Amino acid sequence: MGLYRRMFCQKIPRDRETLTRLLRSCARDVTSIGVGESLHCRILKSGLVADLFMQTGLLDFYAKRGVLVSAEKVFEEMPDRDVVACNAMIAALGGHGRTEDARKLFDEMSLKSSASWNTMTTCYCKQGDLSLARAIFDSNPVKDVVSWNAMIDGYCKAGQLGMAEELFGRMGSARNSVTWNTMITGHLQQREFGVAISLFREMQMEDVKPTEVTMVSLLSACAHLGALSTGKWIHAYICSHHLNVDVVLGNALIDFYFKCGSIDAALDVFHSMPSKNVFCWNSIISGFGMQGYGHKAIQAFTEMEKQNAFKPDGITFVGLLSACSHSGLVAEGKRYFYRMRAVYGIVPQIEHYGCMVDLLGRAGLLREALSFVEIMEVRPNCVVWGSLLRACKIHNNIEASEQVTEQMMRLDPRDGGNYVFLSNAYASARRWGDVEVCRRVMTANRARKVPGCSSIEVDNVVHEFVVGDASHAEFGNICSFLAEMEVELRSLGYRPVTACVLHDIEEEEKEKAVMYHSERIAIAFGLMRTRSTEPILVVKNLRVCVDCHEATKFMAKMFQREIIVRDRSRFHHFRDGACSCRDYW
DNA sequence: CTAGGGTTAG
Repeated sequence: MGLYRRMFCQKIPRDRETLTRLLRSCARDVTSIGVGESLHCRILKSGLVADLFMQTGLLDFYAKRGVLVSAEKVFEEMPDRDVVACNAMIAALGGHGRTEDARKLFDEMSLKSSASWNTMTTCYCKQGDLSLARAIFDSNPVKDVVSWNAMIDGYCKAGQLGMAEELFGRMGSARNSVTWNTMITGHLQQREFGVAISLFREMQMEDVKPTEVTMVSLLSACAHLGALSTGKWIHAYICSHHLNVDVVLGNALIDFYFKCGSIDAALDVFHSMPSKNVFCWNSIISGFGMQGYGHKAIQAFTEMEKQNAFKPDGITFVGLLSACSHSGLVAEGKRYFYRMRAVYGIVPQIEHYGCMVDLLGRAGLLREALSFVEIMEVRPNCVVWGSLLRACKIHNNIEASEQVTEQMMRLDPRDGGNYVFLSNAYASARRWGDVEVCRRVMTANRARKVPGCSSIEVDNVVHEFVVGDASHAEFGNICSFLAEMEVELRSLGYRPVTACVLHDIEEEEKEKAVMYHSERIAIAFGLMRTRSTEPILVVKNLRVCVDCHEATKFMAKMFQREIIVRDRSRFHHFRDGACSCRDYW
């Protein structure tokens, strides 16, 4: 596109063929709306008679850039409309939710190509009408691999993986890389990250070559799982097979390395990228933030501004503000919150308010956090109330806790996390009667708490431990190891933090042997099964509790291992008896 | 002309 743009600036091309090619490249380039429009003007002014190809090029350009009115105008003024032009128009209408108009045009076509049927299938899929999509798919007399892939993707996006799998199975050897990528992404969207990775292994066994798209999905799966060595293997594969690291793949690599705690590797990828976009900068900013490097996040933001290449967006500020929050940078956070609207014209969304409430609350400014909730232009949600509840807890302000919890229960009475939190607040105040009431209300409302779950990758296999689940083959050994370890931890000075004994009130009934929180089991498993000097990386779906946080510090000291825990909100790097979060989390 | 990819507050 760059080349075309330069050509265009230097000299106005006159011939039809060049103009058409320019238009086509504009259709592919998201930033080219202006270039394409002026091309159209030149064509009109030059008196050149547009042929079918040029008209279709114009139509497609406007369709892809979202200017449906112009696309329709071009289409209406076309004296002859071939199949390609009609297909482009159908796709444009479908992309704007005008499925009925698309269908009308489709039905009027006397001659339909495979692409016509496929486009129509996709229109219905986008609208979420899977049965109509399936009807078109079934009556398509010229089914090709695109037809199957379009239908499979429709099922995946609708969350109907069973239907997708059924078609996938029937395709047999007709599956191409897009088919596999679609299924991998489908499982990713259902958060079945392990399945996504095993599908890739199957794909390799069937000798289908993975593409850049495959790698992006796999890296995302590895990032979620904290599967560092699997992801590193994928990175090596990308390099050895000379896959093209474009902005999307580069960003996937950056995000993957950050989410696995490998900051330097993430930065290496970032600096090696010839071109970046706002996604990459956002990943860097939020990456630093979740590692607890607030100042580096600010530095990255400043650098982004200085280079003046990309305008920060709402997501940039979510990263920046949460970075300030994790590092306790109150003044900076406030400053950026106000600048975001004043300087960048970005209207704060609930996420931004959430960051601010969290920032103020955690820094001990409960009153200010409360007033922030009052001035918010949007209704607070569970996350905002949750941050506030945490702030109340820090201040041991039970009355405020009760009020906030009441608000939360009103929003979602089935969310067990709220009850656990309030119950803990009561427990720390030794108000056992209220703890009991809390438990009864929770049972009465049939609320469920999301069970704690931690995973660790050992020898390229991700092991998952859910609290209270003893089904892992090594479970017995891990528990005896933990019990032995506890004696030594105590001799080093570890004392269990009893205030969060009721962290899992549901778990109380269970055997004492399965009372360990999942992260402790995962860390113990890592200590047992790995002998290297590599750090241990554990990923947890909830926040770590104070007791596990304390215990892990002592474990890191005792075994002289770096233990990295990525919890729901940030990273903890435990080294030699201390944590990188400096107990601020 | 038609199928598959990335960042987001607790």
